[in-house]
Amino acid sequence: MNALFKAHKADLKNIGGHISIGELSKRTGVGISTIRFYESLGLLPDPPRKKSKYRKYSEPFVYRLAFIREMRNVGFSLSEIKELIHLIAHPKARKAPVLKKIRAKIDEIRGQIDRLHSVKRNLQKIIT
Amino acid sequence: MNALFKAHKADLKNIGGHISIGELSKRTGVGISTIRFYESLGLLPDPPRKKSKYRKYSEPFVYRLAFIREMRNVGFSLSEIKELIHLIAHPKARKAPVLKKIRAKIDEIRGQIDRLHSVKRNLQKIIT
DNA sequence: CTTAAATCTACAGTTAACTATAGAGTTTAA
DNA sequence: TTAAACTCTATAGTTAACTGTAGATTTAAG
Repeated sequence: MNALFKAHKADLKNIGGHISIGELSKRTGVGISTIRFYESLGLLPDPPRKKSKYRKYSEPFVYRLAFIREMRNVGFSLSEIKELIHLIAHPKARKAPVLKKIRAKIDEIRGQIDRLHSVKRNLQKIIT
Repeated sequence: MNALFKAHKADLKNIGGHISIGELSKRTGVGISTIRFYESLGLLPDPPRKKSKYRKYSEPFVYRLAFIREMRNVGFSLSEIKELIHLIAHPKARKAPVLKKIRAKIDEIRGQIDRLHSVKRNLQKIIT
């Protein structure tokens, strides 16, 4: 799971890979159209291309996609994920306002965890 | 919070209230159109009407709406919430398959809590 | 009494996040 | 080498969950 974060330290753009979009789709469980859609939103960098314009992916793209799906899973919107990716990819930009944003997100998550615990307790009460 | 669940024990349909849709909206923070939309989906029962066809709400509707928003907040879809409301409203129907469904939801929530903890840890790591 | 604010129904429009289609070019397995 | 499978771009369609509009009542404040 932490690998998802680590992955962002590799330079996604400059690794010439051999993975086709179809393979990437199979490996990650993310549909081909969705991969292109994420690219169009800037969640994935434009991958290198073959002369034929076919996209050539590499391992770091697998991690990046896993990261995106993980974050989607816990309720982040795509634009929040885009922000997060930017934050993680540019450690130099980690000035006060950016740290503040991340701390706010952590607090949000804390609140969400509390809410989930509460709902869980209530559901448990119902089935007894 | 538990009041949200308790609220469902009152009979939502047979309490003649004096709360207008605009008031209900203000009290709950849920837009007027959204309230009518929820009604159209069966998430809220058709409230009693005045001769003029104006909707007349009562306190239990406030709790019901709070319940709906709470569940939405933690990631349930409206159709899941509808199911839950039904489950809670019909304790007699609490047979094995229904209990199984609720237990599955509890497990989902457990998983979600774990995922959130993991993401929180990773975000904390990033800001240090 | 009058008129501005609320509400009614029916329906159209919006946003986020996909998902699918068409028509053309590319790769690959037999 | 050829035909099935894959990929390309561009664009249109889908689903969930709202959100807004129009035109007609109804209510309430002054």
